[in-house]
Amino acid sequence: MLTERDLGSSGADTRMVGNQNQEEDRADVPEVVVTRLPQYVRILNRLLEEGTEVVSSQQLGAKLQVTPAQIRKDLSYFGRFGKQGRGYSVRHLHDRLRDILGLNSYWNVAVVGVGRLGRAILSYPGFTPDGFHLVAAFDASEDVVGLQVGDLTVQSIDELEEVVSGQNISIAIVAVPVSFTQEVIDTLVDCGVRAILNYAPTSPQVPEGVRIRNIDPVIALQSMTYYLGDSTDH
Amino acid sequence: MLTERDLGSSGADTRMVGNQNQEEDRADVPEVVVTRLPQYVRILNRLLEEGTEVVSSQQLGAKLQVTPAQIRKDLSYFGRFGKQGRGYSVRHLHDRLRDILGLNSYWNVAVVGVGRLGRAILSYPGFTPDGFHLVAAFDASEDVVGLQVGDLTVQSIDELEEVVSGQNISIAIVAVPVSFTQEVIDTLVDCGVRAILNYAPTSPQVPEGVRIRNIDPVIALQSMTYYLGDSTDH
DNA sequence: ATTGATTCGCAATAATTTTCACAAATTCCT
DNA sequence: AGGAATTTGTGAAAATTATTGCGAATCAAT
Repeated sequence: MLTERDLGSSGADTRMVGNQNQEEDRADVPEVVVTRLPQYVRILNRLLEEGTEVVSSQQLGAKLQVTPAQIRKDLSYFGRFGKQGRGYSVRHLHDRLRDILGLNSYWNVAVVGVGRLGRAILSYPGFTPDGFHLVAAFDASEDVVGLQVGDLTVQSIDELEEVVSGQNISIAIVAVPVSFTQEVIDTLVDCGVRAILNYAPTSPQVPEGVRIRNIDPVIALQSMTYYLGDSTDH
Repeated sequence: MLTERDLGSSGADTRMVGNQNQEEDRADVPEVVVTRLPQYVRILNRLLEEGTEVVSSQQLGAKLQVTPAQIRKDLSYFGRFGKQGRGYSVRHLHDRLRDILGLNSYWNVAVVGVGRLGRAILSYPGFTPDGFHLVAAFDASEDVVGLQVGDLTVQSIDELEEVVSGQNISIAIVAVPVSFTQEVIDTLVDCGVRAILNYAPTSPQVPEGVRIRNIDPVIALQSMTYYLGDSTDH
């Protein structure tokens, strides 16, 4: 049997201050660690599908080009999930990490900007299986408002405030032109959105407490060319 | 006049080992620094268009939510570009950073995988103005081979090795299903590709010396939900 | 010219993140 | 049952990255 309680939280970590027992204080977990967790979940999910029951930090690390020590350290921020001499129960670790990340919740997501890119996002089937449900789409252009995309009807951006505030929408995907991005994001934040996935090629400012991730292929390419040498034609 | 030589490389940095004078050894610049440079370039480009001639690390930092000290430090890896009491010449810094990143070169890019996503990438007008030229597109499906997308004709993946090795293609964009991603990337690397932009939701392995960046919106979302609390419905 | 206000570049310092190394727990094999 | 082989979790050390503090340079204004 592979259960987790066994030892309680004996080695009381000094970093924990006003911590409720079980789980690490959110603010005390380095953000880099949090960004690695979804990767772990993805690998664990694949192992689960393959029927693997147990995995070691060694094996996990090999699949992610990460040292085993780093994986163990990362996990140790949240508890003790492994068994010495054996490794981690794939199912158990998978489930716990999904809990920690909030992936067992149902997230309502609004999409703002239904141009070429926005349409691609709305039609992309990869969000839903992971608990992200696109529940509203907005655009400023009268040509697009009213259009049926995926299983949503595009609404006017004028309705954004009412709809986003009204429904429980805390995540938004923004795919509007650069010149409107900051103002759209400001509005979203005012309406209670606290996580933004931005596809516009700009780095918008968000207040403390709001998360933003930029999807920016051009920046990604530009940070690689540095390493490709510098003759003039490639 | 705002020229950069002035003082030579007086403060000889101990990290420089077999360094050719002017420029910092590629390997000695932290990768995080390199990933910030394109952001600087983007802001500088905007300032250039607005007609701003000089900018301080203070102002630059404000636009990027980065401390002025970090900007100065980042730039110091590559040389001395500023003028005390004044700041940086927007034009000059912009041009130098583009040089350093290799953005004044002409880069041939191959796209592998012309499904829904691949087509969107091929039609996206944002790569070309930055010196990235999509010069070949490949797909395994007979339904797609021969198709005209953007101004390219989709070729069979069987021709990939010949075409990529033959032309000067050192960058590839991969948008194939997860199950084929690793093998496609292995092939590309064999053909001399040294920078890969991967859109498949997986973290492929690449040998030392090859760069890869993953565009992965789901992972990005999943790393934000952690901070959104944990009630069950949102 | 001198003063005051900026601002860079850089060395030193601080903070963060990763890796190391090892005791304790567990399994496997004979 | 006992011994060898694994493997976790975690303090401590090492490495990396970011910040601070300040001398020297520059400019604007008197």
